[in-house]
Amino acid sequence: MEIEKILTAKIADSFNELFNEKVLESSIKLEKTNKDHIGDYTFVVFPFLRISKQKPEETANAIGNYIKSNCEFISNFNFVKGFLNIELSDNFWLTFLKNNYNNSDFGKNQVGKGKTVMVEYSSPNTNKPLHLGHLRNILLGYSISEILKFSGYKVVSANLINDRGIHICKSMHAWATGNGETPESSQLKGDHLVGKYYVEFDKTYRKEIEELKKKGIEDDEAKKIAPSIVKAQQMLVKWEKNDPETIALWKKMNEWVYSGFEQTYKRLGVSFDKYYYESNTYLLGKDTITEGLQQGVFIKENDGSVWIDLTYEGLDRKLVLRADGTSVYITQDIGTAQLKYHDTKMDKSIYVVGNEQDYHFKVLKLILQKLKKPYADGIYHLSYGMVDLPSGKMKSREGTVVDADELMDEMHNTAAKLTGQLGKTDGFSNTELNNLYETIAMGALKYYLLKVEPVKRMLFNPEESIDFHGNTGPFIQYTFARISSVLKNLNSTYTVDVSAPLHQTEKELLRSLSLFTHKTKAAAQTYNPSLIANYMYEIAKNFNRLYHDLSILGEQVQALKENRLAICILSANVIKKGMQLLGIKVPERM
RNA sequence: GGUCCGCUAGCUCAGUUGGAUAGAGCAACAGAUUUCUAAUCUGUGGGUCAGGGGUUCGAAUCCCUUGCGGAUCACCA
Repeated sequence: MEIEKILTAKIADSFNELFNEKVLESSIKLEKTNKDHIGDYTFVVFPFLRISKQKPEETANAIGNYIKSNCEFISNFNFVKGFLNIELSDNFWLTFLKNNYNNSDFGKNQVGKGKTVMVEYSSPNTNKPLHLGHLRNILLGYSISEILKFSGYKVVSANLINDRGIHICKSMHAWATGNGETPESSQLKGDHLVGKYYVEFDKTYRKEIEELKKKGIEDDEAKKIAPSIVKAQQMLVKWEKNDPETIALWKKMNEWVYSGFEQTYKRLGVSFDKYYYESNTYLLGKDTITEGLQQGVFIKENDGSVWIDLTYEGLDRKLVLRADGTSVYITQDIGTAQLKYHDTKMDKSIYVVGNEQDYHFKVLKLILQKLKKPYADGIYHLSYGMVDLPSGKMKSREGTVVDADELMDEMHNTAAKLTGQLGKTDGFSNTELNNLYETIAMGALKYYLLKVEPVKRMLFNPEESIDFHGNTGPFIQYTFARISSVLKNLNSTYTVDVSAPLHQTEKELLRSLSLFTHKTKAAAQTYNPSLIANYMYEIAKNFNRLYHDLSILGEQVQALKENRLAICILSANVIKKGMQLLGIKVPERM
């Protein structure tokens, strides 16, 4: 923010004037004043005592005096030991308010100006419906996309669908041995129907393994020769040979899954600019391997397999092509990275993928760097921790996986119940009520998953997630509704009077609001939506304190009232925009 | 075994590039509403920032080390 630059410049001047020594502005650091002290910014003088050759108190006092008489924005200063607390004038804060309360671009930053970024997220398998873990991925991916857009990037979102391989053949085989039910005949969402057959496959398969073991066959062997898995593998071979019947079944079941996913995406409010399918990309990358062999980046073994040696980088030797010439996972990703660059020419490429693939992405980036690909340095793995339940890890085998669609329904019902109890929705139509419940439910769920820093493993506590008090989405939504309620009957035009006095709670709220640009910038630079989420909470809390302490519409002094209304408008704008960056809607009434 | 990540109040989490007496929410207890929405606000209690060492005016934050939890190191994806 500009004021910080002004202050650091003044402080640098003061060293020159008072102690006759030049100090780099970049070495002067300002921080927020601790709440137990009076002031807005604090300058710590300890590192500069060598220059002043005075005691901390004397140094702070001298600098304070100098900058106060040389900067109109500073109304006062105080110091405790080496901490120089600088107090900005009410006029400064009101000028800030005046300049920004009606500025719809407030909070934007320029870190991505002129650059393009691709954000890959969701990236599901087509054999089962989405669960809680996918939700964290999708919400993170969507939110970081919004944050990057707000930071000046051109954002291209991408979904790389894993639509081929043994997992989908398992569902296909199980379905083929069933009675031919469809989403229509079963009234099941397509992804759930396919998921049902995936589970069914697994049941049969395990039963077969048990039976084989009873006959004295070893576990490893049983897993290989069980009839189901053999059939599924045969199906995969047929698929790879383009067998028309198999392809038709594969297409049919995948379509079911896609229409199911689309419903879930729509409900979550996300969509993608590009879809990539592994069935189209799984053969890519081999050319790049040949290229790398010529460059000497890869090594070919006698059996024909191709490797890269990353031991110098502290990693291992990694296979990039099998002896029979077929691809492995990383080969595909090398090819897909090339394809993405061909399509989008992006400066940065973000992969929202769980932290179990940290190693994989480290290797991928390293390989592409060694191949001197222009897009290699722009690769960033937005890694996130697993979502645990109070009972421990989610395990599909034990049926403890939290289904995304069911979870959203439960949240919706809870929102409806609680909203009904509060009885503030007179005059709402049924449609409006349903929209409101959905807004609150999604707000609660999204906020709950986004407020935790991505790198951290997190706990999903069902009871806590439907609590709408405290640090929650609905709390912030409620704050917005309160502001809307104050602003709804405004008709007169009004202005900000920059010479009026400010109440302490107003000043504190303004100070928080002034940080919005900082926060969006930091969130974009560190790919971290939780910074925005926690900031939203800070704003809401500060506003609620003001709302409680001061009357807005009842304020008798016209200038104070108008200033306060402008604060409401700015608060509402920041909340609405910030929540939008998280993919959360805010209601005017709730 | 190698590598990576995490560890902050009973529980869930914040804590900008190192700064003053480490903060919120939930839970517990005590209060506040003739008023612009009480899904709110105020207060009380609650801590060896996993342990130890180092760097320095100053460390939850940086470095080393130990412990605990998790992940990963496949001719799987």
